Amino acid sequence: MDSFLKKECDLEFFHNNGFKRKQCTSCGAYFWTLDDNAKTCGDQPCVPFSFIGKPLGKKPLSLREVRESFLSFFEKNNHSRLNYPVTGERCPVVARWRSDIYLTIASIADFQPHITSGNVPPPANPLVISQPCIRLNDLGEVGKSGRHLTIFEMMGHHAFNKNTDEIYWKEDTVRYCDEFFVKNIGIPREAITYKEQLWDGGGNAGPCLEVLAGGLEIATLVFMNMKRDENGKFAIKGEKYAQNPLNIVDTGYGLERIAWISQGTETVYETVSPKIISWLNDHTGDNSDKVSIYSLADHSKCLAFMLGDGIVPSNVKAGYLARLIIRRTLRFIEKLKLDIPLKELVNMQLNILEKEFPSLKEGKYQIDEILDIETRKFSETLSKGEGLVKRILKEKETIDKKELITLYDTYGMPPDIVKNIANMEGINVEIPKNFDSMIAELHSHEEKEEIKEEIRQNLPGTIRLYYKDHYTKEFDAEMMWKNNTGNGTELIFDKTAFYPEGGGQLGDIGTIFRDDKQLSVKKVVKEGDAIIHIVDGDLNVGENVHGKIDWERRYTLMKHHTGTHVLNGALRKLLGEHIWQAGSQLGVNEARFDFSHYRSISEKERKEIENLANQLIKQETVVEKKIMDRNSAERTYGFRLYQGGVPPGDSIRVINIPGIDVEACGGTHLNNIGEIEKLRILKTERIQDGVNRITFAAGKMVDAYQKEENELYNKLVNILSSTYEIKKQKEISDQLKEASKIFSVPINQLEKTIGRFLKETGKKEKIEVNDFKDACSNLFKEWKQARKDEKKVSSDDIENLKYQAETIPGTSIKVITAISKSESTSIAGTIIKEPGYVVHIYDGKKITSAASGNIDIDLSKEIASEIGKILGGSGGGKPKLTQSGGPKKGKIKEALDKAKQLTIKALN
RNA sequence: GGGCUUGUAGAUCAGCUCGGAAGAUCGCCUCCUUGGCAUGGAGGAGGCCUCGGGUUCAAAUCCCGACAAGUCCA
Repeated sequence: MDSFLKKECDLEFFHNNGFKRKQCTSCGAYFWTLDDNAKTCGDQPCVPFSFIGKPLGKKPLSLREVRESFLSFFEKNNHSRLNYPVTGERCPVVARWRSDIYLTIASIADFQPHITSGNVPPPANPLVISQPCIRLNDLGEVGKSGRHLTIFEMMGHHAFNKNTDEIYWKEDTVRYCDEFFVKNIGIPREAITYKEQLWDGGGNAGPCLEVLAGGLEIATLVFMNMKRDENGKFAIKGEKYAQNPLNIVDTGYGLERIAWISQGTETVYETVSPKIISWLNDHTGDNSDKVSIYSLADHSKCLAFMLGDGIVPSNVKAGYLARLIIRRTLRFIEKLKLDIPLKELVNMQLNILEKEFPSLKEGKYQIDEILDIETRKFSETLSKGEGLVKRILKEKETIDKKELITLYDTYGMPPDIVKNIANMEGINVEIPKNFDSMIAELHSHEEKEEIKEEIRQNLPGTIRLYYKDHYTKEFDAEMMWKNNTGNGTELIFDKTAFYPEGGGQLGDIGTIFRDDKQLSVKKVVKEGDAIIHIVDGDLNVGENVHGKIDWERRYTLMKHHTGTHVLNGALRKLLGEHIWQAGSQLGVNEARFDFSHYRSISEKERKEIENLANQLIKQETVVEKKIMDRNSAERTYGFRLYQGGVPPGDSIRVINIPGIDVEACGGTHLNNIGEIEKLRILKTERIQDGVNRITFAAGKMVDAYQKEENELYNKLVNILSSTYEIKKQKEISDQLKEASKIFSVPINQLEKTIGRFLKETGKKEKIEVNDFKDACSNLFKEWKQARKDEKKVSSDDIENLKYQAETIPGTSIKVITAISKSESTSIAGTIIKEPGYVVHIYDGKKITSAASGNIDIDLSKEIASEIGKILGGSGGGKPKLTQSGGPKKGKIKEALDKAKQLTIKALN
């Protein structure tokens, strides 16, 4: 490895400028320096910071000055500054184009995976950017170490070389770096050390040089030329790597660190957020708690970016990370006893950042609302948790490791808060030192296996007619390939209009004609470039066929698909820019659209969304479908395009509904949104915290649902008509929803429930009610009353029963056997409050047997099950209160007689 | 994406292990105590035990499913 690095890092630049290669006496790494006496590599922890109070560089620089200096330096040296007008000239901190990471962790992340893999040309070459990044790996160090940040800007100049020196490679990279630091920033060359390292990350690897000054790493120059490959010959950290098709110059310059080194402040935080820190110092009661102050300065900026770039807090994915930071921030506010809502703090950051990152503040209204909601939620969680902790303490007087873990993992109570609560109760709780690793251990065996689908090679590619014209209904084609399986035959043609399953859209079905033969297409799937039709029947390769898709079905699917795009646009207009597709499923009967939003959709909002979507449809906007190269598509429309994930390849299909929505989408779409006709929201639900789902229908399917709903309504009205005279018919769908609320059952259970309630209420005189909803609420009230009446025991009944009582000869105990109308357990329970009674009462469902407290008898042992058996069942209970029953209702008299006999026998 | 947890009175929860009259505390209402308030005392109202289905003579309790909520991790 050393020899590999020695060869890779042996640069003319070093030799020409008098640099010497040395080995660090502390860590053993090799480094290049001008200092003949240097012994250590110049990195932490081998050397301490030397620039605190003694800044390096010409003069103190602000973040903005460093950024501008860097970008313009490389611009002068023929690099292009990236420009994404829609997204505010940058990629967001949430890595929406990546499936493997949630946050943008480095400038190169913007170009992974498709550009770094060589599949897509870079937007410019070479280029220079400054990318805001978020890293939460060292969250625990933030505020403490003086140098760790969750949010920082990584400045990078990147060159993507097909051949090593196509653009530039190591020599020029180091030369640029040297010139920038020495001439522009003014760090003396003697103060700069280049340390040799091996870099790996994101499936790539290569040699790298860490650039160090004053004990601080201020840049990393990575020469990414390898990629992970099982058959590769380079082994790094147990993984094998092979040559990458591209040689990529991946540099990362720490904007904040460079500014810090030029200012020499106590910590990096004073350089990054001087205003916030001085404000915090002025407003806290305890400005000795530097860690909290620094953390707040950092976290509030992190939140400004996270929320400004549209992350919605949630319990999963990137949203969870946002919530994590929000809760940490709230706790620091609490710790410093600051009398300020979290949103005010974040607003201060938004105002500071507004000039350089104007897009962040655009969602201010939503950010405020999100932070208020999150603040409330956290305090609810904590106060619930507090109650829980107090209850545990009351019972056990201590909290052990296991409970500490449960409290955190299940109820979200951080252990130190638990400790504080216990302290207030005068109880000490030990937090295990390895608490974090205990939690990690708990979750360690949750790895799931990834199922990789084998793709068959050498399948003939299929021309996709459905992309040429989304309205292609019939076509002629030639059979290219077939494969008989147990479940139908797989066919591939030279071209097809059948759309395969994918992108949330169902595949087409239809018919293949060959002379007089007709084969029905059951399923269509995509495998590589091939479109496979699964049919019942058989054909031969080389035959010419005619295909016809089930157009009516497909047309509905297209309405649903274009409908989701319109809906997406409507949601964004009404709720805000944080709305982002989180998945979708298009069916024939209905379509689902999942999206990020921090609240559930209210009834009022549902109507507004539906109305707006329908208004948009009436505008009859033409849908633009075009294939664009990726870079110009991104530049024109921004990352909004990637609602349904990022398609591979250098050209993408863009579905643009001007003024409403634009997405990269591989599905089939209408030519004009007017063809949707109408859209109706059937259901809104919250499928996760932070994610909502709308189920809707479009076009003819709306009528189908309307019809179904009307039928249900009429059926229910008919059922109710035995007791209720409904005067008015109001909006049916609202009425059904109200009814579903009244009975707390889903709409499809209403028929059953209303039937049951009517039956259990018993017949009443016919009542006139205003509308359906009133009939339901009246029925519910009546039913409640009936239930109560059933349990109510009238004193007359009791007296009657006592009157019937027989005294058991030789004792003063009275025994009662009877059949009653009201609930037997209530009656029996009432009678035995008085001493001297044994009762057996049947109420139509069961026999309750009970004995007064002063009588020495155990009914549960033999009597209850004995009389239950007579009825074909069994019985049991507590010694002095039992229930028995069974299906043979005709034998009640026999059972009661037996009960009396057994009671008398038992008491003699 | 995965794990864990919870749905019982207006609120906070017990009961569920091991099936057999639905409970506590606060809050609410009425009356008593007091000049009034705080307090104290007596009584009362308020539960489809989230919703389906299954097992059983019997389900808040056991099993399956749905819906809702909380929380942790990647």
